[in-house]
Amino acid sequence: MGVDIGDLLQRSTIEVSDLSLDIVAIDAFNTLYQFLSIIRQRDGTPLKDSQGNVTSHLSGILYRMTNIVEAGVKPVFVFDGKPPEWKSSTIQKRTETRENAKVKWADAKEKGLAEEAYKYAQASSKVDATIVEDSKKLLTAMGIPFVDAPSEGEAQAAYMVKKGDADKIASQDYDSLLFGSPLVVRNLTVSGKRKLPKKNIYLDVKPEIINLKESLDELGISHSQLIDIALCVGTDYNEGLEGVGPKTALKLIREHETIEKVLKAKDLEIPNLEDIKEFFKSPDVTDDYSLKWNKPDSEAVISFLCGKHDFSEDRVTKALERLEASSGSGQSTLDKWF
DNA sequence: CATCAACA
DNA sequence: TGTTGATGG
Repeated sequence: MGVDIGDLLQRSTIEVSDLSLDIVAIDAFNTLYQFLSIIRQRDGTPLKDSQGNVTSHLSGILYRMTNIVEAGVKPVFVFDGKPPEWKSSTIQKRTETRENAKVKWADAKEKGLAEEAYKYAQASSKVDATIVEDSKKLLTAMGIPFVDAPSEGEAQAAYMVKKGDADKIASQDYDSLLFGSPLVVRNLTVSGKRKLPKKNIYLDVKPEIINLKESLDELGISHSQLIDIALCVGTDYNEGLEGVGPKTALKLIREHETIEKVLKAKDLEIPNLEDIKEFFKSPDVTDDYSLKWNKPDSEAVISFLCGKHDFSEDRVTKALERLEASSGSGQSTLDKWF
């Protein structure tokens, strides 16, 4: 998923508290997928309510958002709209991989291969319409705004950062940088202590920030050339050149300056190349949004999570108290929050 | 991912 | 106070 150019970029580790008072545009699809694949029981089954509805994403939103809001972050979720047509083969491929994983999950479970089963269970995760709808409902009740992008969420989020309506984008993908976001935070929604499998070692996964301009300066390339590098490696919209990884791509673009010249020299083609480049540079975005953070509607959260999805009222109430305390009501963050 | 209780 | 393993829904 996304583009594999991370090794080329300048990344620096930060603390969540370094994002205090920042408006962070969260790549909703990316984050929800992360929650769905990670928040699972040991056998790989996601959290579910008594009716069988998946609730892993709701757990993730409630607790993780409470924690980052408590650290002073003002999150806004940005949801995907209609993907561009050149994404259809990638989408189809993902569907196939997912269906495949479901079969392998069942197979591994039957054979008692726990580790394999877990891996394929994770790969079976899907952010479907219900997941999106439930997430929006919970966010609204928690007082956290969201934006519906006309096209790709990361493109909309990048636009919001460039416009000054948000400070940074949170996503595990690097696509936001191709869409021109000056700052991208990774590991914001997956940070914490992670146990290394089979070993007695705990790894501290901390958020890291990528500065687009610094990365470009360090590499000595333009933004357009970074897009060209990504196109060589492969994006959600094209396959990439055979045997070309980030390092080779950088070399090729340094040598030939543009992807057009690379392709000419190698007598290769990338379908829809001009359209895709244009899309990265000026994607379809909207100004039709308003960012307003409200105090949580505790009753709504409780009736939705506890009444409808079997969450423990004790736990939800505790999270709500923390959320309410940090989102205003006498705290020092009051005027910044509203 | 998170919380929680049990323990050193 | 911090680590650990089980559980959450």
